[in-house]
Amino acid sequence: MGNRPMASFLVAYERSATSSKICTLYEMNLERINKQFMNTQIYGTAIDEQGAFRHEVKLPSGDLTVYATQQLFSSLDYKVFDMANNNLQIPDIRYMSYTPDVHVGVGTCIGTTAVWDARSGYVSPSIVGSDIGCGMRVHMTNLHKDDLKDVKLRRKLVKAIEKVLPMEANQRGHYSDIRLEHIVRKGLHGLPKKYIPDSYTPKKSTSLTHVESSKFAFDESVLELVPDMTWHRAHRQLGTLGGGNHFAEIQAIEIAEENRSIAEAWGLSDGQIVVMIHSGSRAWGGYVSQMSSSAILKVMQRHGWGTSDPKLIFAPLEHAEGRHYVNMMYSALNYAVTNRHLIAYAMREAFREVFGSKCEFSTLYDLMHNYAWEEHHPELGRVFVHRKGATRALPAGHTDNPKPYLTTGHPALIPGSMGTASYIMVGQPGGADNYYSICHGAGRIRSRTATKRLVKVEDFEAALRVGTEDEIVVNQRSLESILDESPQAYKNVDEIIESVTGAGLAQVVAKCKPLAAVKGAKS
DNA sequence: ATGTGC
Repeated sequence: MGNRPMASFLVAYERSATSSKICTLYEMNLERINKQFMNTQIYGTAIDEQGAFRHEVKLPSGDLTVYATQQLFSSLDYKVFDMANNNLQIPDIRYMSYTPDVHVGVGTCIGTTAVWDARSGYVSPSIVGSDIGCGMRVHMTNLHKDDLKDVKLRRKLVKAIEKVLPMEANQRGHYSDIRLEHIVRKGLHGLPKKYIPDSYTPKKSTSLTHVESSKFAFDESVLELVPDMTWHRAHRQLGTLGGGNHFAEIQAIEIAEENRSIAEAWGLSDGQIVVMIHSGSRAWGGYVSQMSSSAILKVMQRHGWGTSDPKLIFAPLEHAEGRHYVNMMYSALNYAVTNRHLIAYAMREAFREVFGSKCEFSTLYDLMHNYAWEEHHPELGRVFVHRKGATRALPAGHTDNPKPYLTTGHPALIPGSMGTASYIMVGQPGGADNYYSICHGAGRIRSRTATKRLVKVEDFEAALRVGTEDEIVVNQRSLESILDESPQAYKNVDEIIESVTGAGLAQVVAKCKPLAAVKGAKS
């Protein structure tokens, strides 16, 4: 496949005077390794496949598949290979891969898909990530981008959103009529009816059941161990955005010509205004992650389990602590889905205030990128799939699609960095090789601290076209406070998208260009 | 990411 020449990479530790552990990727002819690299200890090798969009990497602990353009692949931080090598030491791992937006995280890279047998396998809080259930949600309006041409109107909209959507640190949500106990047990089913308004239901789309029925069933007795303080904080935080890369964005979409029929079937049209939300399980998921990780760590120490990275936490699925984590994780998935729903509910209120009560706000989809759960695999049977910063994108016809999306595949929601485009995609049959995982966003290229040191506020302002009629209006008065979220902190999302389309994992249905955004920040 | 952790 593809007409580009095959290339090979050497993943190597160089021994030099200053360092003996620097891993480097060399593009080279494998036959000449020994002659050219006298001071190099071969750590692993990578072979390009599928026209250089897929790389099969052989590491000491096992095999890793990396989906990326050749350029992205060769620019990867060596630490991601070290991290993969540690993760591959967890027993009985069936499969591990990286998406092109991969970058270093705690214990496991963000951008990882890792698979075990669902009965005899392992679960790892490190390969779920600390923001359990974090994900994306998109709502479709009946507004056109021309309706938002006036920068003053975009400002008015952002002001209206600020009034109804808590986004400053420590700011509390205002849902005292919602019982948190019902939310973590039943997800959206735990919400009072008033929060599921009829007008959410799109006229065209057949049903919202894919989202509204989201419910992660688990052994609810684990909830008894959660301390009062966590219940209290998590309740106050319901419907709040959170900080970091979380956002709610108003975007205008452009339909990809080759997928126009899918776009129309989903209710998307050229120039349409959509609202994209990125948030997670807030303090509830944070508590689950922290408490489970320390409980499992104790078990690991007792049994002498572990890899070279002490921060890589894992336990057998059948072990009591492993099961406990899975149960608690599902409560956090319920929290996260409901949290995004309530953020959308508030956004809808703001839109109705500015554009009137006829403003539609139907749900396109809600999709997580930090979780682990059971899936069916045609050859392996029941498997336990972890996705940390990876999005599941099912193709047309896959029976795990929610009914309304069975014939098209479901929307896969991929955020870009601030000021750059986001994407609505659909999975392709080629994704089967990767358990249908695709990228989850642009992927960080520099740390928050490094970004604050290197990027100037002026660069961020330019990216947002501040001061022009086309300005992407942001709620934060001080861009300084969210400088670590500037596009210069991230990889180019277009190249990430090119990687997954090139590899045959997914196709673009719509490109979403930002018009306004709200973000949380430290106060 | 997190009412972060010293």
